[in-house]
Amino acid sequence: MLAAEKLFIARQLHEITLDEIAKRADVGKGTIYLYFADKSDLFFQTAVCGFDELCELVAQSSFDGVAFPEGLLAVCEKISNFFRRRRPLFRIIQSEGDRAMERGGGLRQRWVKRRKELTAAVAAIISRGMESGHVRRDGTAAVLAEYLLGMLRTRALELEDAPESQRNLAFLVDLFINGANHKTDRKRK
Amino acid sequence: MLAAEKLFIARQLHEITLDEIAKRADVGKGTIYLYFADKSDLFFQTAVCGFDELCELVAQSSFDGVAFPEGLLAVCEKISNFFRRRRPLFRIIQSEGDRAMERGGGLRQRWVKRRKELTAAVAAIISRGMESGHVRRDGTAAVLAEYLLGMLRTRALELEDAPESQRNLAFLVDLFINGANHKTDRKRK
Amino acid sequence: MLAAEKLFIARQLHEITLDEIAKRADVGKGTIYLYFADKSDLFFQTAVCGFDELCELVAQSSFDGVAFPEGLLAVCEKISNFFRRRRPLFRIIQSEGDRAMERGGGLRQRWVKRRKELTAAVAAIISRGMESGHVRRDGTAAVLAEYLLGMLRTRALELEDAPESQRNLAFLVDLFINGANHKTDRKRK
Amino acid sequence: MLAAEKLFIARQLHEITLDEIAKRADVGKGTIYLYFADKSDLFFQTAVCGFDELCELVAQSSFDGVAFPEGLLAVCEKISNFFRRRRPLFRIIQSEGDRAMERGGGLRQRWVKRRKELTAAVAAIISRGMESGHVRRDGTAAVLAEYLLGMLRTRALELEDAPESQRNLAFLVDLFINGANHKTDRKRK
DNA sequence: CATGAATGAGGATTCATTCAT
DNA sequence: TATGAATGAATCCTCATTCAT
Repeated sequence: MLAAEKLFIARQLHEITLDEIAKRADVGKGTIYLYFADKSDLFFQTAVCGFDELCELVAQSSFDGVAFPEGLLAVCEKISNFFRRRRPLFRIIQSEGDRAMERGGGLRQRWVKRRKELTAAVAAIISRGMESGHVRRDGTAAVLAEYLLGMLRTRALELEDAPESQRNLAFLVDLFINGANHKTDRKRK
Repeated sequence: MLAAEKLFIARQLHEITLDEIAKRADVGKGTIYLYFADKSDLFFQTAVCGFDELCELVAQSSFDGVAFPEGLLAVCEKISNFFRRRRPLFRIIQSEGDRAMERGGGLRQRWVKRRKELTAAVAAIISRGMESGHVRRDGTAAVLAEYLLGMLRTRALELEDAPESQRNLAFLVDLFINGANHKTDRKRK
Repeated sequence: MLAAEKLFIARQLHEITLDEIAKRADVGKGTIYLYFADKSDLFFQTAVCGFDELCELVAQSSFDGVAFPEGLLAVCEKISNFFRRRRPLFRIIQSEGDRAMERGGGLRQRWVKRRKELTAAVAAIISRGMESGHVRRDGTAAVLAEYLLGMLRTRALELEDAPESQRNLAFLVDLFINGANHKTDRKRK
Repeated sequence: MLAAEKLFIARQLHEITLDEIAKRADVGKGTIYLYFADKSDLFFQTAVCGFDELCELVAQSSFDGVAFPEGLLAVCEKISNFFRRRRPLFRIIQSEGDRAMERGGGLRQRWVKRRKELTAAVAAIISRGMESGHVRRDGTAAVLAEYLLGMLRTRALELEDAPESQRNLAFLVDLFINGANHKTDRKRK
């Protein structure tokens, strides 16, 4: 799976041959079929497995006794780090994602579940913010969480090459919380 | 190109055969090669062409004499509509995007250029907002534009199935401008 | 199909590669797939097609005004000649026959139908023999036909290498009609 | 070998994997290679071995003091029973038979030898019939034996599904001996 | 002796591309 | 200019066979 993941960095699923994966993983081609039903299964196992890891990471986080903005920043950092470490994985998840999934049986379940769990974990933080009066209530926590994840995604993929100063995670969180509007009392970073 | 775009709706580039495209377009397979260098070229012509359209749309927009938030909402609406009408196109752009591009010669140039133009068009609006004192200045307009586009993307793809009330575009723009924080004087929608 | 049939002479269906067939037929491998759904289809088309030919041959035969033994000999000669000319075909029919057929859709129908037609054609001759009082009536014409075909088969395959005197078709027919018992008044051939 | 033989019931040699055979035999796959040179060897050992059994059975039979027709019927019964019990074996022998054999070294010898022995055993009975004046002499005993075996084969394979009344073994033997012709003095069954 | 994980040669099938008409 | 039949390179997957344990 590691070998596969590495190859996914540069190319789409369908551009990668099993011969390559086998060579990279330094195993025989047949060996792969001992552990994965087919090429597609290898891919989804890899992807879902990575997702599981992230979900656990986020879900495990305990933000008790931490102020809302700090908690949010902390979770964003976790996600962001994970994105950085396993960017290739998310490239695929992104591009093959839902579609290829369509026929996937049990894996699809797990995938969709994980996707929801991730959103839920972030939404939970946001909910706490709502309760503590930090967060506006005219939108559901889930939708806010999606937008935040969308911004993290943008940062990871679109701003890949931007100078660090512009990729600043704290800025992203601040933007999410305070918005793009001008405030006279904004604290400069 | 229209035929190709339609087929892109449901499947990845590599899942679509030229036979299908030819049949759908009601031309001979050979004919395609009279107008496109190869399959990849057909795809990128299609994608870039769609992008061009969107860029022009956004660039042409004149927001003189319109307040910043309204202007922003207006441009978001344009983009959003375009997304809706040509969602399949963006699916591919998204998934095949940069990668397949890598060897593309002149097309790649045009693609990256258009991508920048779109960001620039949105960034221009935001810049005007900065000048008029509506927008914070501790981030570049380009980065803010990317985040906004990221949110629009999230709305188009992730919130595809969410109830209209939660996909509300005005809410998205308001969130972008005012942030997720609680304000006592927020106007409820 | 001719190329395929020739290759079938020496080997089983699964021992023959499409590369070989293509090379023999002097066409590209892909071309085969323009006319046959898959390897199995190629095989059955070939087989059924050959069978059709034989059936027509037998069915067309008119034996009006011919005495029963002569008629029977005539039809056996037809079948036998066909066997000789297209022995390879019957090798396959024999060995792959029913089994591989199991999933075959429409072809299977046609196959079984032809098989029955062949038996029926022979059974018809035998029935006429029953009517004319030449043939015993304590067995169905169909069963007698099967046994006769079985003998022809034995002659074609098992006695392949036997000296002509022993493969004599007239002897086979005589054996079928008069049996192996000793008759004082048997006419020697 | 028993496990292998059972699997041969439903499928061709090449459709059966060693994994299956090993699983069915409840031994490790490697173990098979301790006792058989390769897959082909396993098959032929199985087939030849079965054949040996049948040959012995037939050869051992002593028909001294038994009238010719009764003796013939008895041996046919033996063969027929063996066919019934080990039909799968004969399916393979039939279909893979001579061909796959071609490269087989010592096994081929044994196979051909056994084939001849079987024919010889039947031919012996027929020879005795010739001597006792029961059987016509215008054909070799061997050829008559082949035809009789061919009829048994037809009965076993083609008339597999026919109603018992039509598969009647006594009828087969009577047909072989007396032929299909009408006799006024035929005893009805 | 027994095992079964690992192997990789081999084969069916697909599909972008060409080119004679 | 338009066509689509023909092509064969490319790739997934199977399975007989080996060999370290």
